[in-house]
Amino acid sequence: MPELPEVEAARRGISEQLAGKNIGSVELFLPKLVIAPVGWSIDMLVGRQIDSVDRHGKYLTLRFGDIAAVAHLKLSGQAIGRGESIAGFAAGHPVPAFDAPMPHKSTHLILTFEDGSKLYLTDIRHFARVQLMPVDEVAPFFAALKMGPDAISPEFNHDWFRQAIGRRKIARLKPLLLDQKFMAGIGNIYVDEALHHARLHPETLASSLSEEGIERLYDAIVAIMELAVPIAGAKILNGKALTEHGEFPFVHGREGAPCLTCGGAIVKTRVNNRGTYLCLACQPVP
DNA sequence: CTTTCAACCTGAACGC
DNA sequence: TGCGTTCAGGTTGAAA
Repeated sequence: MPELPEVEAARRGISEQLAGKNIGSVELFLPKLVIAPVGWSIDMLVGRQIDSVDRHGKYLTLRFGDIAAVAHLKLSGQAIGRGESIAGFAAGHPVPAFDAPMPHKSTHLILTFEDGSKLYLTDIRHFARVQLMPVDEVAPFFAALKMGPDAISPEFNHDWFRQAIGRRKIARLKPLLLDQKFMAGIGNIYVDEALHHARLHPETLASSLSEEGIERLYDAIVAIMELAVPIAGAKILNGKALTEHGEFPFVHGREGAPCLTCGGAIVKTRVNNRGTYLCLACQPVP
């Protein structure tokens, strides 16, 4: 899915366009999407409104009075808002197309607001989940996840990064950055982008980084997030980067294309069992 | 503790 | 055209 920039786009869309509207009806087409305490149902949201939408890493937390819904879009979830009275938004996995007629067969949840606007949750692979809980269980829920600082939060700063990278024993940079317990929000696209920007090979041992290397990596993560968040993230369709905003993404999904830094060919490998794109000239094997 | 790997699912691309 | 294989922006839990 949906990594931090895409989930943040969903958060903004819901917060700016749908929060504060009363929910008139709820339709759930994939029961396992919703995890709820015994005796609870997604229908309990009818008559309530979205009071707030928060994000930590790739998790979204919607509060409806004393009920919270914690959502994770996993690999292929998508949030779409439409309505006569709102601008509309689309965020998350780009399949089905953001402008596809709704609902379609991957539409699993629809919240219809009293003014007629709708929030659709779609997921072609059925991995996404929405977990209902009392609001006072939200904090313990996240505490149990032990997630590291969110990549665009104040807690993710240079001092923290320098110290944390020395503490963690996960050896290689790519698995480390993908570990949400280390830091939250980075996924397979943005880790490749950040490592390319920092000119570091994904299998570089974290313990081998110089002060300067740590700084370069931190700055790269910040730079990539600052680039991706305002444009609501990247689109990779069937393994190919769709560059709707300049040349971003620069390496992920661009196998065989010239590196925009040095002109060398971008190669695809596997690291940690994940498809990994890099430029071997800019990011030499350690 | 780290690392690997299967599992959870569907759909699209590719090769023959 | 049809069929088998492979891969996909994540997380979890088991096993090495």
